[in-house]
Amino acid sequence: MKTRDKILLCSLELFNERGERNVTTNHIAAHLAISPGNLYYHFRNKPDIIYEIFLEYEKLVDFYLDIPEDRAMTVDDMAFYLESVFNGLWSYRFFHRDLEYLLDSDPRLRRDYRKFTDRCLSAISRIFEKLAEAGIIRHQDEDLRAAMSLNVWLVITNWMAYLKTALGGEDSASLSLVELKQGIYQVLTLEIPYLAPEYRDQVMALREKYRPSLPVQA
Amino acid sequence: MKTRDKILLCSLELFNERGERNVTTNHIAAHLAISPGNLYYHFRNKPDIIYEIFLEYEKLVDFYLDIPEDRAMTVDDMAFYLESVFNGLWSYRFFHRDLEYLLDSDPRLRRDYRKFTDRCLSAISRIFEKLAEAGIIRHQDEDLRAAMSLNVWLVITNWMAYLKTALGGEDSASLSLVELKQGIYQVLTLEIPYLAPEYRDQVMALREKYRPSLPVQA
DNA sequence: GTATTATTAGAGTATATACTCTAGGGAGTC
DNA sequence: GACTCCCTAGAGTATATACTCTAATAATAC
Repeated sequence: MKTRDKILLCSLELFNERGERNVTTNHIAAHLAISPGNLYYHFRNKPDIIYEIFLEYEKLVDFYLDIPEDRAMTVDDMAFYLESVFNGLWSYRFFHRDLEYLLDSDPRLRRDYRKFTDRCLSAISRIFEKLAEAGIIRHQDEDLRAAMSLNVWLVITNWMAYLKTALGGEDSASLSLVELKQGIYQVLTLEIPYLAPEYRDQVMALREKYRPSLPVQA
Repeated sequence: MKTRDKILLCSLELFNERGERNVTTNHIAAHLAISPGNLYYHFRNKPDIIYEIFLEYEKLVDFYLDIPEDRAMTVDDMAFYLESVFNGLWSYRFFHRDLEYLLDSDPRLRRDYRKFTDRCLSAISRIFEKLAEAGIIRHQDEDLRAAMSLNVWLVITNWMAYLKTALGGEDSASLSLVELKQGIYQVLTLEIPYLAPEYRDQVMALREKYRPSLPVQA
């Protein structure tokens, strides 16, 4: 594996584990047993590393949120989208943690991230639309669908922070993918009142699979 | 005004404006035209300052979320709670921005914040319960109410971050209380499907007051 | 007034952080 | 061997950051 790729991989790992703020370029170099000079040969600065990681994240999510238009949507499709999005969120979980600072540090990233958000919101909205077309949820006008999509986005992107701050032991490190996916339970909660009766049981069963084992609220 | 209070006030202002990460103790001292030594006479360290600010925040929110049990709830009450919560969010907006790092830096804060979250969730749930008792929304079982409350919390606490990242110009500084309160629109969106028919128009009118002037989605 | 305490100034420090600079090694080509 | 190009080491640097220490001043008590 090329040094450049190793740097990206190692950075992502350390960022996810400790948070971007707590990981210096010297840490990354030390962890890879390469010199700082070597790291800076491959990347101009820290925001550059982060930007490249974002591009990977973006690519991943865009790939999974590419909604096929040639067939009707199923509940399984929806489950797949949710699983994919939360997997992505997990793999790049450092990103949303320090998002504001990261965007302030890199205008490119700010610009790209804004477009990325817009694409995600459109995709969510389109999923709702297709779920309605398939008769899985009731049809809603565009205004409401946009507001609902935004709420879905807010729940998804904030679920990790909630877990890390409100749950667990003394440190925020102990967090598993399983716990993260309980966010799917929360997202599906948003859909409940809109479910078509004939699909209600199926979606509720799907939701049940992600129910938090411990009560969410003390 | 006592120096100690001036430090707290100035810190809060600077934190809100620039983010905690970008504000050093030296900045605070310089901004107040006092010496670093003076600042450290009043506070042991930076987390101490932040902790005290949190205590104020906590007190404010607890005060507004004290649900009176001696009378039925009205739509106006709900509007008041929403306004209050978003005002609090605005006044201490730095807090949720760097939350994870702050909690990692101070075990006291982590412990207290967790309890704070629990109280907020309970209050939200209680509000839903009382809204149902008053016939404003339909009654839901406890499970669903808890999940809904959590979603409300997630939307509220993430709305600011969304605005700062997805909206506006090159910097994230340009953000107004008016824009922030459009989060109320999003929260009320969550309630729509549960509204009792006889109150639907009233709540929808309230919601309309907070509709974003620019389209939320590009 | 004097003793005591609370407050303040301001220089200073240890450490960290992002990043630079120079020198050179290794592989391929002629 | 000499030249070139890509890569790497590692010492070094400018700056920032949180925080300390000492001494002096203001406030208060007696």
